[in-house]
Amino acid sequence: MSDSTTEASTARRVRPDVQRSLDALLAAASEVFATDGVDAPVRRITAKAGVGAGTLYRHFPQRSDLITAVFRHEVDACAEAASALAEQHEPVEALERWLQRLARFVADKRGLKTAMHSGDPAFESLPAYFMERFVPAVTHLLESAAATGDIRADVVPYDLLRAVSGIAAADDDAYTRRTISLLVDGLRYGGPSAASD
Amino acid sequence: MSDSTTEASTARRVRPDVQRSLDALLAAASEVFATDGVDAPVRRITAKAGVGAGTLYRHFPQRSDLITAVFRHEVDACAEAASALAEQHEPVEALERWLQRLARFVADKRGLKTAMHSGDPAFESLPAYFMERFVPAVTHLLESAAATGDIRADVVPYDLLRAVSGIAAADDDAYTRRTISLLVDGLRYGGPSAASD
Amino acid sequence: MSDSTTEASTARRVRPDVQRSLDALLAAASEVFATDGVDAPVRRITAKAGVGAGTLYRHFPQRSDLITAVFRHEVDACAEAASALAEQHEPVEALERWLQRLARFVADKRGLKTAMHSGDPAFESLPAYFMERFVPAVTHLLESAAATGDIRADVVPYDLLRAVSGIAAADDDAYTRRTISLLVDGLRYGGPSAASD
Amino acid sequence: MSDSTTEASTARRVRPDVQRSLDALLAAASEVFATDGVDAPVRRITAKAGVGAGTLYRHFPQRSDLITAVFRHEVDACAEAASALAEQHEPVEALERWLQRLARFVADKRGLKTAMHSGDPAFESLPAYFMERFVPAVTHLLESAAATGDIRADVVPYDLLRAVSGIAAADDDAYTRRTISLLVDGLRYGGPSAASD
DNA sequence: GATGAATGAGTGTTCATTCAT
DNA sequence: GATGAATGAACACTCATTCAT
Repeated sequence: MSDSTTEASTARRVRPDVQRSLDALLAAASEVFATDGVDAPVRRITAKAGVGAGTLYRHFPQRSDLITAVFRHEVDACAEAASALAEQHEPVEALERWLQRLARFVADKRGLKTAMHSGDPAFESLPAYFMERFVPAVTHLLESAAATGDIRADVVPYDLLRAVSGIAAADDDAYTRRTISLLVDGLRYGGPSAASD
Repeated sequence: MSDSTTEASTARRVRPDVQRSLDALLAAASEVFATDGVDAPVRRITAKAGVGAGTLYRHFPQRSDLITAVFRHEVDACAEAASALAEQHEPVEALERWLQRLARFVADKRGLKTAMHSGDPAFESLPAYFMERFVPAVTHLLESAAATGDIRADVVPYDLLRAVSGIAAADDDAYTRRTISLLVDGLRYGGPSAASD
Repeated sequence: MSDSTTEASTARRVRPDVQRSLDALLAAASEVFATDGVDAPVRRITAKAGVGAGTLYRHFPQRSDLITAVFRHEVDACAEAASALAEQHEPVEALERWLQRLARFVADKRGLKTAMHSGDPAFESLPAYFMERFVPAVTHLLESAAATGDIRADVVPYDLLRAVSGIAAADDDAYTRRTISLLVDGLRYGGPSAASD
Repeated sequence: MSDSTTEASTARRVRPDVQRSLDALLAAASEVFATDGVDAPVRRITAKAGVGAGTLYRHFPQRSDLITAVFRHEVDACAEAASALAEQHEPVEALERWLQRLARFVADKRGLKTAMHSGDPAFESLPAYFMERFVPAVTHLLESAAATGDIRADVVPYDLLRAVSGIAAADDDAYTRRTISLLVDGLRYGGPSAASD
């Protein structure tokens, strides 16, 4: 089968160079945001991405467009990591690793806190997206671990996400790591109501 | 206390207009930092303080000088509030009110988090100053409350400060208030080892 | 007339889609120039024309190429209007209507004044083209009107064109309309030397 | 008498460096606007004025502020030239020289035509200012010339200003000069109602 | 030939910092 | 010491032009 079949199947084919620009921009912005915050100069992002300023503005007319795109992109990556970890590790191990991964995500996004509290409607949808993607991910991990009897079965996924977010926001990697381990230990050995609020 | 007396009596007496400029700048910067973050335009601060830009730079050649001055100034104010509250309220009440006050302080300083993690040596001393001033303050409040038998006696002041900081960093006023109350209730009724790390 | 026939029959026949692009570009540029001036963004023109930017540059490598093409195109349209009006109206009526039409043309081209005085050689030929097309047109209208005895016979076509241009440049539609009427009345009733310079 | 007396007499004394900046900016802008139009890059103006960009924005926050300032400044200069010419020349000579001066002013301001017709309220007051300053100037010149019997006494100043504006807008120096001379000759020898509209 | 994505120089504008007054 | 005008580097953003598709 020829290329055209492939083209036809995806309607308007995304031109490869366009995709390359998008990918490079998202990757560059992700790094720069983590390093210098979301107010970093646009030029630093375009330089790292190897594209011109106009390319950035074509795809992300507003700075908030880029910020939210990066946020969603990384939420997706983190959520997808849950499946990968579930396949590679025993349930509890997968759960703990993913919570550590989540903590890293939250810590990296600390620069967004201010922006998200600015009241800018561009960021309104982000918290919902966070939960929409992570609740199913953690739910699945919890159920798998509970199914083997390794952890209790009454943990509320939302509470767990919030707890990890709070811990990670403390911005002390060692503390975060220790505390999440403690938390998982708690899930493992605690009584049936220990993790509820 | 005695230091300031020495300063006033010897050395170069601080001229009243200079003091006025300093006070106005600290007050203005405090407000502006809370409202617009620590990266707010200098002009906004000088305008609010009613002084020229040159005056600000004379007293605070680096921006970080102003930031740390405001930080220390407000740490001092918060620490001093402990004594005032201790005089006006019963021990436990004073303790809780002060922890709420501390939480407000931490929440207001959220904008500093990024700066403090920038590695800039100008900010290195701030966490130590935080503890240096607050540990004695909270220690005194804890001891008073423990002396009356209203709370347990084995609370580690440092842990309590850190816990409140973490809670306040969640940036949800209602949550913070509720949780601090809960914490104090825990102190009041908990067993002898509950508050330790 | 015969030229266009020759063009069509020999040489490289203009492909229909090419002609469509050219027409669309000229029409779009004409509108945009009138609305936003000759310095309007290229994108606005290509968007209105429904073509890509590359297409514009293929046909008009320099911006001045597009400007002069639009200018000539509209000079042609205005000149051709003279014949049409001559067929539909009595001679003097046709003359006056055409002069009003000419005034509108001049007023619409006001944005070109600056460009034409910029010394850019690309625009050097435009005034000559203006006269080359309009002198015959107005000459014919004047002769028809003079032949019936409705207006004097000694009007210098060039002077009349220049006078109307000057009046129209005043950029006051009502004033222009009034004054052209007055001018035509003058032609109608004036003595044998009134319209000469 | 000391400096302070001088200072006191003019209330808040304009600092010499500020005045220098203002003068340089107005002069530079005037030249640049004449050369490149009112949309010329800000940098060209500041470079010619020898000041930083910030200085321009301090004094003229909006571009229209600079444009109107230049306009008024030059209207003033032209209006003041009337008195100077009246002192140096015979009445009719002064009148003609000033009308030529006015024609140059109008021709130089051709770039403003588009801006003034843009509907921007910033430019609304300019035509009124034009008349407010020039009507008295030309009135005085006309009266002086009429008093000696050199020209007729019934010329409407406003009409004369408008006529010269129209002539100058033709943007052909030789034509303008010739026609203004002709106009003044007309004033000199014409009958009592010839110059009225 | 047509398209429109990419480029990157150019421009307006802000704002930290200096320094003449 | 205080003031605030001036500086100019830095930045966001636009848009003419090129060129891969």
